[in-house]
Amino acid sequence: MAAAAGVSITTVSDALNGKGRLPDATRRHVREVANRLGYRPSAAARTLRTGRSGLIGLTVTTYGEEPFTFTEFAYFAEMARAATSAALARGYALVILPASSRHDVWSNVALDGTVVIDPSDHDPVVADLVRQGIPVVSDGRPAGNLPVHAWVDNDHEQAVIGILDHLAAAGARRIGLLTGTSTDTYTRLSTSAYLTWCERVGQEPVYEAYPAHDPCAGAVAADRLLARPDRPDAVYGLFDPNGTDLLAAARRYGLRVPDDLLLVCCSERAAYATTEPPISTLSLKPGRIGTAVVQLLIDAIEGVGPGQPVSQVMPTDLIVRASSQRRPPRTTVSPPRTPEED
Amino acid sequence: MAAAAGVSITTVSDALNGKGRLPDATRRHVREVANRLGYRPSAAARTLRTGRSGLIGLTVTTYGEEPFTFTEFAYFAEMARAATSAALARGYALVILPASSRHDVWSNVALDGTVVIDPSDHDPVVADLVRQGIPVVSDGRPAGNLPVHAWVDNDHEQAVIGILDHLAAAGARRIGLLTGTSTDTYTRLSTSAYLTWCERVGQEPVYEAYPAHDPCAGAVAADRLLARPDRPDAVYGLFDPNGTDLLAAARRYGLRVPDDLLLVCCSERAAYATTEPPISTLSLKPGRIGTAVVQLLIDAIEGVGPGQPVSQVMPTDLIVRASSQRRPPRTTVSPPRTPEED
DNA sequence: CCGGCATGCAGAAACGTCACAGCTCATGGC
DNA sequence: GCCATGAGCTGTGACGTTTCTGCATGCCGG
Repeated sequence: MAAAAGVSITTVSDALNGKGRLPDATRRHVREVANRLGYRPSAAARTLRTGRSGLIGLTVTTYGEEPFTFTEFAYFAEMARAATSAALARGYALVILPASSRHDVWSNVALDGTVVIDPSDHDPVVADLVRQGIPVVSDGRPAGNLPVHAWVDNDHEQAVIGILDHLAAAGARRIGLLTGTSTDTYTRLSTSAYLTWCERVGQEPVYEAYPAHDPCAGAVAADRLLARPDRPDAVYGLFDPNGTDLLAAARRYGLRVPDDLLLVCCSERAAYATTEPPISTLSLKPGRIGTAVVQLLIDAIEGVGPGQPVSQVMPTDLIVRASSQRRPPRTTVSPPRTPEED
Repeated sequence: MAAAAGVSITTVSDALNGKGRLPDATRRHVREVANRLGYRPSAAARTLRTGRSGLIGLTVTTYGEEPFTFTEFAYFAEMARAATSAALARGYALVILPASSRHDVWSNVALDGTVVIDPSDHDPVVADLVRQGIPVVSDGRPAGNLPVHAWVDNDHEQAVIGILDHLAAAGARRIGLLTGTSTDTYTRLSTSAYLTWCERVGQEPVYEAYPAHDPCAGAVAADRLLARPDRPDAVYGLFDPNGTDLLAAARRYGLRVPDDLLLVCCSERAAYATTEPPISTLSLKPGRIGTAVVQLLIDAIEGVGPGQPVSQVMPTDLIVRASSQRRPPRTTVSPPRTPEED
């Protein structure tokens, strides 16, 4: 390449990177020759030399053997889309690397930093990354004392309080909760916010907990909740499938939604807009989270922003549909496919 | 590192890679020291030296400004999941790189090969990659004469014929088609298969075409199709949203599904299982495609398999639901969340 | 005519790895 | 006693960049 253009290697590098003291004529000439030869600087060599790969990891902590947790797939898909978008906009590419993947894959790719979704208590991979000085930003408060560089999470307490207030305003007298048995932060914060709210308004808590990763336990728990003697007249489900679970359980008990039972669940599923009746959902706005996480990560990589760990709490969106309104505002036919705005 | 273990650089390399002539004692010693120091061989240096990065690209040809096409999102999500899985199983990591992304991102990452989803006629990026000798495998027959190393696609003709036969068997007398105006292979093959079938059985073709990337045109086209004087009594929609579009249009014209109108559409949406009535869909089995594409790509990278271009045609799956059966087999309550197999 | 100073470029080192050739000892056969 | 053999290790590039230093050259003021 350098020979073809009749200049030195240094000049080629300078011309292509816009550095050094070169007259425009030389720069143009070098670029023109490079173009003609189809020459591309070697990414590997550049990475070796500069210590920057332009790659950031997207790590999913997996429970099963599959690389993605399907329970939160709609969340993950949207989050990954936004993260990819944000990374590309700043000149980085995203590599999907489940925490459970073979060790050799991890050590074979040079990462400038990584995003960790929902890190578990003492994830060995994350700890390893941090020890190597690679910036790590997590989606979700890091459990344990994982020393991540920054994290982004939703304001789960505020979200739960908002929903409970909304249900109470719609006429609910006794609000139940469908929650999980695991000790992750999301479940813990949400449940404790529920209990606090109950205490504040003087309602006896009514809840059922089940192992959230078990795809069948949810339906059983929903059934249990509606079978109780102190059956609630409104339920909030913390997990994505709870909406359909609760709807099915309500049908089995002959309960009409929303007349006999108000329903809200936390989910990104678009399908909840078209169930019978449409179910109100709490959106965690995964797109916003994904973008924020990547911005923080790249800031950390590039050394801009504060040297301190940053934590960013993002609001959620309560999408009110027929299932949580006693007097639904005339059921109009919704226009075909209104693109979801963000 | 070499100094810490009291051996030479070469010995470290050999010990860690299981090469050379070293007694087990030395190997163990080196590994132990490496472990203690938290030493990891530099991926960048290895890539530079060996010419292999262990990275493969997943390229989406985009139409709009966003990195993913939302119209086929369920397809893409599942395909990407399977592809990631397959790549990891063989020690490769996946990088998501929209064809439209900034040029500097493309040149900043060393790819051993790349998967292209639905390459457009003369994609400059793909052509560029091939010219550089990087293996490219495409999901979908490459349009034009893009010189990819291999491709995988569904058997679209067979799929259409299967659906039309199914609808005819269910009692349809005049089957309509909702198709696209673009010239991509999927649309072309499917439409011509429809026309051929019509000719064979002696039915006058009844179809409407619309620009598939326009999120609103579909509803209009569905309406147009059902407003025709020669209104079909069954419709197959080639695109993901057609199911709901057609269902809405049918309601507007007071047509009952499946009694007055049989419906099938091509989609991966799980939501079609719970519409009223549930809509029969043609699944392209994106998981299978993603896996196959990655296997072919890695084979090409590693030089196994034939040196010739390979083309692999995969079967589709017709999921028959109430919308395409005149006599639905008693509407049972489906069990809660049956995990999709495959 | 000479020192100072830009300008335009080239040389060389370094990044960390791997492949190859080679070097130094024992050991053993004859 | 000496060569052949092989085991166990080391030294030396080379991969293709970037970056730092430095060499010419030309121009200017004095």
